[in-house]
Amino acid sequence: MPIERRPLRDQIKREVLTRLRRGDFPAGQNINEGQLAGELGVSRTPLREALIALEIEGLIESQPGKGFRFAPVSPKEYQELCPVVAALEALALESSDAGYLAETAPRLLALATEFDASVATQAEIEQRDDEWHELLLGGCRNERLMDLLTTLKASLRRYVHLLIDDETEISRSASEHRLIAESIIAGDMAAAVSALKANWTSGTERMVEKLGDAGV
Amino acid sequence: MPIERRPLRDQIKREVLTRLRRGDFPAGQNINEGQLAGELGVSRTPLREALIALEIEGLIESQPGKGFRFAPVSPKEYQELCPVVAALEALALESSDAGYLAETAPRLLALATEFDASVATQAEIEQRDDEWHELLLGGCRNERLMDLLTTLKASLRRYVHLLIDDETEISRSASEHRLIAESIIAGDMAAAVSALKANWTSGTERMVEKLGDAGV
DNA sequence: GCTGAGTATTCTGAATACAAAATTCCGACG
DNA sequence: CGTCGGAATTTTGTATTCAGAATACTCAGC
Repeated sequence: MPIERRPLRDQIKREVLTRLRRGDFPAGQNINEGQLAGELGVSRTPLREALIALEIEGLIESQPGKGFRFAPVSPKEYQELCPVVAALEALALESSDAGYLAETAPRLLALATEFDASVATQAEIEQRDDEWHELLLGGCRNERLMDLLTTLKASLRRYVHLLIDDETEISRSASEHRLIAESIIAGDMAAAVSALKANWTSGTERMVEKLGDAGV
Repeated sequence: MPIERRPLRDQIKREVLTRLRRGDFPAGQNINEGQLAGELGVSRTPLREALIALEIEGLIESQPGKGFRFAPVSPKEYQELCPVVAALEALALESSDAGYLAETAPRLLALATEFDASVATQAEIEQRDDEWHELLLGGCRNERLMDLLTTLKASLRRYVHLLIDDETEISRSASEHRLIAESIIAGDMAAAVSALKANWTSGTERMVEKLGDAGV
């Protein structure tokens, strides 16, 4: 039994990520290293290492002399990130194992339909959407690509919860998912890929509006 | 005049990157923090911060308790990275400013033609190729995308120099560049995008062969 | 009451210190 | 001659310390 031994910086990074996802840290808030290190029960050294890793991944920013802060949200970032994720998920789908897709598509369709009907909390909705995309792309064997997608989506997640408070967004997303699944079942990969891209780009205008309203 | 003040970790990262590009560090070699810190005249703390940043970017690996090592090269990584870069450069080209492209295409064509004729050292060839792609995508205003491409290409660069020792590779690359430029001039962006993708994928099989030969 | 200089405090960035784990060295034993 | 065990050494991972920059505070002066 290989006992898991992970460096402290990794555990810290994971913990900060989960807290970020929980919404514990307001976007744009600057980070007091001493305080946060104290809360986590570690010294500043591994905490800073974790923060630097998160900075490279785009979730944290730093200014020389001023320290770190959680990256603020902006329409610009969302607009930049969405097409990148869309392109990479499209690539992942294109390079997926055909057998896996054939096998999985029916479940994807079922999940999308069921999702449409169910009423759930915001957190559940986010999780369901994540799981659906995870299942969709589970046949992609390009590890580097999947890792990249994971980190990019972590940046996007901060925006998604701004978007899906709307009932219409949920049903729109569900119908887009159905379209993707149906295209795969029909064997039309080109249609599936473009439907997937549409799924990522469809929310952009509304998001930009909302962020504009929020005065961010 | 804003005086530039960069954190030590950034300068270290830059220095390690240039040394990597020069080929000072054999791929797979593990890193002695104390020794490297001494060479650079800094303490281990900012050096480790730089190494962690490079690890996230994929140029360095780490094993718990064993420290860092420069990421080894492998056919797998090359095969995984190439389509990702291809997809992202394609996206960058698609989302480029049309005016910029119209203005730049003739120069791109000229450079590609001239490149074909010139004989140069390996380093020059690499640099020319980089500059050509940089010019091609200079009209893309998606900063996040361009940053991502920069880091991914840094990982790829370690492979390129294995590939371009061959005379035929050079002329093939030049003709691919010409095709891209000509497609843009003709206004056929779809053709330009697919030619760009071809430019990135064309070397894959040969690379895999060579890496296999090298016994890596 | 506001402003602004000057001081005190806090915080970051970097160096150093330390404990634990990994590696190397070396000799005994088969 | 190889190899196994164990001490000696190196190296990593984390904590602590320190210097300097940034921020907050105080209190004249207007």
